[in-house]
Amino acid sequence: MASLVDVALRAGVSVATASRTLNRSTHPVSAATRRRVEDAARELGYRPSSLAQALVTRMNRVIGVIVGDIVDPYFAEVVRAVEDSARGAGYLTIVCNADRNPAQESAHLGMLRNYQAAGVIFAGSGFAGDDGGDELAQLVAQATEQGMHVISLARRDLPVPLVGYDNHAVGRDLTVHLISSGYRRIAFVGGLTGLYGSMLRREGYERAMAEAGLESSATDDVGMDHEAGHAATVGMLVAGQRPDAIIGVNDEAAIGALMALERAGIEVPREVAVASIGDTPPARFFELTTVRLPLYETAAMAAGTIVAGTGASALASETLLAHRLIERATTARAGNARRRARRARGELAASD
Amino acid sequence: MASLVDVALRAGVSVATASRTLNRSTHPVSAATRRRVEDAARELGYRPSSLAQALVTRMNRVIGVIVGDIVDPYFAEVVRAVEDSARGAGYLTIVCNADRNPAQESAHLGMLRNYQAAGVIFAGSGFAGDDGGDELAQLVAQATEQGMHVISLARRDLPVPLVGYDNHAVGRDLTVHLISSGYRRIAFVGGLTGLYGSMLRREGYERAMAEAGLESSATDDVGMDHEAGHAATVGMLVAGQRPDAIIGVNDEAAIGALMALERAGIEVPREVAVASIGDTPPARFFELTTVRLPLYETAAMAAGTIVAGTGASALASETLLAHRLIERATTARAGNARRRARRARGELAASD
DNA sequence: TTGTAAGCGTTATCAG
DNA sequence: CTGATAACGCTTACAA
Repeated sequence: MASLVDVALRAGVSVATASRTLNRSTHPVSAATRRRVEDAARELGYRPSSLAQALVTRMNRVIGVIVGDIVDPYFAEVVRAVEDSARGAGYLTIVCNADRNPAQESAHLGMLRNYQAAGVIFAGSGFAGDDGGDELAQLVAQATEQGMHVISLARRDLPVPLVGYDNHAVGRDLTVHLISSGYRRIAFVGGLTGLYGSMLRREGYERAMAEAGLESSATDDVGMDHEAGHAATVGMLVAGQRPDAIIGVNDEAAIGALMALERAGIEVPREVAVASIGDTPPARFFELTTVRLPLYETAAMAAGTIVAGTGASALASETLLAHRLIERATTARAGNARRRARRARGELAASD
Repeated sequence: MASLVDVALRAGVSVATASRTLNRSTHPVSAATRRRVEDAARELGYRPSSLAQALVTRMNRVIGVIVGDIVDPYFAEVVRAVEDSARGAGYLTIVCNADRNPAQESAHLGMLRNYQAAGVIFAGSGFAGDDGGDELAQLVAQATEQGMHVISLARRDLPVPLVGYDNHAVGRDLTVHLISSGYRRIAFVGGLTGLYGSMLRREGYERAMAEAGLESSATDDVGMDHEAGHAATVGMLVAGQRPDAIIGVNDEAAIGALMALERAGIEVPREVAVASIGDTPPARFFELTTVRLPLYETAAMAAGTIVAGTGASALASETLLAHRLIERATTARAGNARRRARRARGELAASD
């Protein structure tokens, strides 16, 4: 591998000049020298060592993103957003699966710190009072002191700015919408006790129900996946409870509910409506009424401040971006039935 | 940030000794010294600089994985596998979205090379004779010479070993299975002309059809997503063609077909069966009969050889892992109907 | 068992 | 405009 000295040698200049030429440095370089150096670099197939650059400049153009599981479309979206922003600025994106385990997160943060990553983004919400949370918080504080920009996309017990959205309002808005659409026996399925995001969504739901004088019915702490929504729904059906609408804590739980309903021969939305939170790609194809979360936007914003070098300091302790309700076929409303029929005839794209 | 010299100073030893102590070096170190160094390191909160280590040892414990789009569950699964293997060996995983664009891939490979990544894994199949493919192949060759282990998970015009599966056999086996189940008018939906994986699957399908004396019906070059499968299916229906089974080029296309059928009021599998290729998580929840691809296994194997340091040299030019047919509810077979009913009653988990 | 010193490939400071 | 040279933080012969 040709190094800078090789280039300098071949061009007949000093390494300093070679360096100045090859970076778009402000330092002046004569046109003739510039050419010679650039030619030499090309001929030698010179590749600058990002390692050496990072070592000497004490800043590594790398962003770490710590997710629960990249296979979860929620996190995949976040990583995509981060990588898009990173790539645009010449940064690389390191992805870490922590499976919501603070010890794993600590381990990852440690490695990222060893690499002097420019920033680290925590994508998932943690468990309240989880084991290892204190150690993590301490590590984060150290990393921050050291100059690393660390940002969280979800509410956590961490001394870092948050770029996210209001989970409580999300749950509440969706519930209020269903109520105003005429639903009364609204159930909430899926969730994990202690997981901030999950808890807040449910609390928002309960708040809206209480304000409307309706009784809440949440099957909590069953999980965040299809299975969870499926099991919770089957449980209600077996117990003889028949809600007129079901809210899934996320798209996956709602899809689980949808499948359970379908398998039981219950028509959606005529007999039971279903709504979800997330609007990940699958939601579109299940035609789920859902709350679109500003996932991409929050992640891109977090990554943006990191590559801008302003990082956490440019951020308020909390930046909340807006969510938006999207009405689709799984809740009844004038027009839906007709829309479905037209789509089946191919007159509308599936996204309409 | 405390460096090794700080630790050495505080422990009253040389940096060499400090280094030897803190790495699990084979070099002998007295117990007393060891303690002193370890204490000093702990007290100072010493973090080894991975950058410096990589620079001097000329090897960076980092694996790059270049995917089409991390949001695609197919690629998410690959990245998860790579990261699992990497993490287990103390490696970091860099993910790059290239959107199947060779120029993007080249750019990413360049950055990874600058970082002296231990290895790079190409996850997606490329387009045959794509622009920029030559340049990419050249870059790959250089990277390999330089000692970087680069491996592909899909058939490509690249001078690297392949760890994958047999797409042609996948398409053929699935088709043969459907034929032997009694289906005759089998259509193939979704795909992209020139995309190796896509083409091979379709060719496998066509081969099986031809061997059975049946007529093929593929709507090619429409895409690999839900929309593609949906549009192709709607197209057939509108044209008055009614297959008795539909194969999706991947899970997403099959799900698109499924939705189109459902929206048209056509019952699956009674009127039209659906099968797919992939077995990504969504496939399970749509109860798709599918071919499970050894995605995780191939990616883990590729990553494994990289962290083992043997890399490409330990690999045959082609390593093909086995796929497996999984029968679910979207194709008719004795037992399926009854199974659905039992599941709805909650007697079976959704995964059964 | 420990220390010395020569790099690894850059950038940046300070003279020319 | 160009050139020495000292870092950056670490590993590793080679000595002691």
